Amino acid sequence: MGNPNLTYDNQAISVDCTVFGFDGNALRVLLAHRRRMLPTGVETDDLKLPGSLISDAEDLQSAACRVTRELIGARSVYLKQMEVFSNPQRVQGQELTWINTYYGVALSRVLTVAFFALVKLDDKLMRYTRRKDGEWVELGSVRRLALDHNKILITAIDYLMKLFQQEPIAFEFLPRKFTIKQLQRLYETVFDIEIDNRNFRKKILSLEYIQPAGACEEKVAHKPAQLYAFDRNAYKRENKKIFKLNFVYK
Amino acid sequence: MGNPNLTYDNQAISVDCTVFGFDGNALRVLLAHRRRMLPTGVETDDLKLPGSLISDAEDLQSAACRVTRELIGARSVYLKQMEVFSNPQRVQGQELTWINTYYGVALSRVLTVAFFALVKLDDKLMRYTRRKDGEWVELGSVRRLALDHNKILITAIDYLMKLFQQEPIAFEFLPRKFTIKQLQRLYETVFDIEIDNRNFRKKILSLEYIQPAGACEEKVAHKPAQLYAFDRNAYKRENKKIFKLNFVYK
DNA sequence: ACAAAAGTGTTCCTCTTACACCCATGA
DNA sequence: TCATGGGTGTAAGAGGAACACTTTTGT
Repeated sequence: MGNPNLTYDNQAISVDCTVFGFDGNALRVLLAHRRRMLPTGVETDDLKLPGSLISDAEDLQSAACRVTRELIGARSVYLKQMEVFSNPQRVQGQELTWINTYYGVALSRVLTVAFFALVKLDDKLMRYTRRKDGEWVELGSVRRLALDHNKILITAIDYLMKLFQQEPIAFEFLPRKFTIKQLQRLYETVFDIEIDNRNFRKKILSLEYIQPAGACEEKVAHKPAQLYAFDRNAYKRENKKIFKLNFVYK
Repeated sequence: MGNPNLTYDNQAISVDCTVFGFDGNALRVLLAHRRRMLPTGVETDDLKLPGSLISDAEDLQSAACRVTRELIGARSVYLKQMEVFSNPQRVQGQELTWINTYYGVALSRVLTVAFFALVKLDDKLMRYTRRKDGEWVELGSVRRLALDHNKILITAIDYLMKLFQQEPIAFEFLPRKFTIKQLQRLYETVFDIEIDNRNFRKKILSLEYIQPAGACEEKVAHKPAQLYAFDRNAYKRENKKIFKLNFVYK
């Protein structure tokens, strides 16, 4: 028999997605409006990460996908579970009232599973999101968000930098065909560093999984750059061979 | 108003902990017995990862800690959230009946947050766990576990190897003072490789955060080895300096 | 012709790898 | 004295880092 001192009622699980995009110069995060009436009768509008309670029939991945697609349409998204925020007091008072009203439930507690997401951000997507009442806000310009979403965002930014060094997620930000310079600028932006272009090219060109796409930029006011593409299969092959341990082995 | 087609009832959250230990030769995982009566009236006993539903008042970390300490006592544990298993069908039929009976609840679905844990395994802990009816099973000898716990275990093993390359978790397995050989054997076990001892020593001795503990092994039937200790502060300092990116930067 | 970004090589240095023998201790 | 693991050095190669100028295109 389970511990009789513990009770297990009125909990629910939500997902909240931190969706990142790269506009060529800066990282942006996808935010949604939360418009509501305060008890005082005043209308307010603050921003939040896109999220939702999960329903009985769906798993977390589906819920996160559903929530994200409401603001970006049927595009492909890189989506990954990050961390569960489970402090019993993370949502309380007015914030809890809002959730209970919004979903028509009577919860005393909401845990949220934070998702980490990446999309290829372009002008078309920017316009789509605008029509759906979403915002793509530059990371440097994010102000106070609803609930504990600033905390989630900070966690996601850390996670982004870590993951960037371990997995080839850079290509989730860029169009299928990209220039080496675009890739370099992405690295420079994510880590807030400057990279020597000669060394960067040398490194990139030495990677078997980044291959010339046999085309060039067009309509640019300078020498057009060669386009490259990421080959996921080649990457997997490469990665199996090179088991990158810092230590020596036979 | 939330999507009226979705319902949000009868969900609960559990934690399941994959606790690893190193006995000097092999990795072992901590398992608990699940003894119960089948509907046919037959008594069965299978093994599971230690776990529990979370109660209203606790966060996930506390729940995971509570569950683990039931089998290892008040020792320090390295505990980290890993992944949520959220398939709506992950627990059903007899398995779901068992949970509802055991906890005295009426759930239609249980999500579980899988935790990853490491402890310093020694003879004393081995005996303690045995008294609490737990088992330390070698990774190679784990058979079919209850629920979806084999899947969780596999995820945890992958996670262990990944984390091992990124964070200094090796020292969570070893006593405060350890020999370089112990550390080497741990690496060899985790990655199932052989390491050249000269190169390994050279590498380890070059790390500023592994320092001589000013003592030697005792009562061994060979030349006693120097003991070393991990200095977490030195590690943090070192890690801030060396921002290890594969690419070049200024 | 000029502005803007693409593209290119070399040197130095650090870290990784491969490899074999003597040493100190307890039994 | 023997069995057991502890402890040591060197040379070759690969990859990272620092550094400045020419080329190609559109306007």
